[in-house]
Amino acid sequence: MSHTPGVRQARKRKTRQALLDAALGLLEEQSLSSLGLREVTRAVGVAPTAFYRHFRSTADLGAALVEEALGSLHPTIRTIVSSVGDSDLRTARAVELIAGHVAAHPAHVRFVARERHGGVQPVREAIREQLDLFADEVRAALAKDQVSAGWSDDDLLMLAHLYVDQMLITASLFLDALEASEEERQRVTRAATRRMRLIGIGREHWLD
Amino acid sequence: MSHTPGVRQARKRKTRQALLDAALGLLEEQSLSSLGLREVTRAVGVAPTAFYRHFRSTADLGAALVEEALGSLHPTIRTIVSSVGDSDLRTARAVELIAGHVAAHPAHVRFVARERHGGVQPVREAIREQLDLFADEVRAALAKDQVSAGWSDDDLLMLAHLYVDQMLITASLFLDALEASEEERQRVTRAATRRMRLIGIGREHWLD
DNA sequence: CAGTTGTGGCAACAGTCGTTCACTGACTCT
DNA sequence: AGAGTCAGTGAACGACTGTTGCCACAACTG
Repeated sequence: MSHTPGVRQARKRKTRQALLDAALGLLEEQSLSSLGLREVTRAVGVAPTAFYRHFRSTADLGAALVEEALGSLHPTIRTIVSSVGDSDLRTARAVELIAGHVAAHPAHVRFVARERHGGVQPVREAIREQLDLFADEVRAALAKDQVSAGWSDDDLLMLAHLYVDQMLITASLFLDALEASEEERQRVTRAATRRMRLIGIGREHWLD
Repeated sequence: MSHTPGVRQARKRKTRQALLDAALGLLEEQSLSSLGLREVTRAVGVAPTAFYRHFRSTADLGAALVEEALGSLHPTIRTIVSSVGDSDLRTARAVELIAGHVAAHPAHVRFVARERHGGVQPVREAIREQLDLFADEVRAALAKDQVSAGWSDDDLLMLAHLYVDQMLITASLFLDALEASEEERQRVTRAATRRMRLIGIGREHWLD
């Protein structure tokens, strides 16, 4: 007890995080299915064998990256979806929040967009699970809105998935425009906002 | 002249097509960036060196696959978008056509969905170019529709991209449901149809 | 029928890869 | 303070990779 415990765990978590960060960096120019175990350890500066102390395989590392990229996103989703105000104002804030998240975590966004349909099945499934959770949270929030009065649960979930997919598409567009001019980024913002607005209009007239 | 010419070219095209087919098969369980040159030639049954007679690299092969998967799709796009009749009937036919295409060419669909955001930049760009062409064709068809009277060109292109993205998402959903039950496939059909319908409703009330 | 063209095969190059085993040495518990 | 735990090391394994130069031989040209 006099010995300060946790030094071990702290060091382990540190190199584990270093492996995750290095992998995320390497994945900017390739897919997970071509990411080599040695490649990652070389980038960190540890022996290849050290990798096994943290992950069973690169697919396992991919699953951890999914958790890191999407697991911490639930509060943000709730913020977007439970904001109050005019419909157009809400979509504008949503697009703005997405743009901010892409600017703050570009590698995470790239990873999810790339591996959502990527070549590693367990990772695809992990992403799908997280996105389904997002959709269900969006559905729950939509259900509380007065605009959704009279909607079936099926239709609510349909709209929720439509919104989630649209968030991902928007994020991907912002990612492509990250290194472009400010003008180009404004164009993306306007296009994404109009997309969202059209869906919102369709929502308002769904029960006609 | 007495010699029947073209035997050479025919053989070359044949092995080239065999390489493309083998690659497409191998890409069902991995991404293009991890596809090996030798892996493809081994699957076909030719020497690794023969690969260079047809492609400079696996990225070049990927570009050829984009052409094969999307280049021949333009007539289908035009069929979908220029069909006449009631709005709901048109979306129903569109979803049906997409389902048929996925059933007929599942590997092509998987390839495009996977490599659209994949790790090989030239292939990403080739896919983007083709999809932009699709969007412009859809935009042109939308412009001829009386519902689009008063729309700006910018908004038309926005809607066209929304439709194209929705086609891809729908195709990907059908792909996942390919080996599922008939019941599950019907669920996907209904969900995709309702998505399209909601966008159509948004379109009708866009200028309100 | 000669001469040219070009698809494909063979062998070899220097690397890279994932995985194993026994090992060190700093931290942790009793 | 002594025994035990365990993150990280180093060497070695067999297999695989992209790419090269050279050669064979069938198909085309005149």
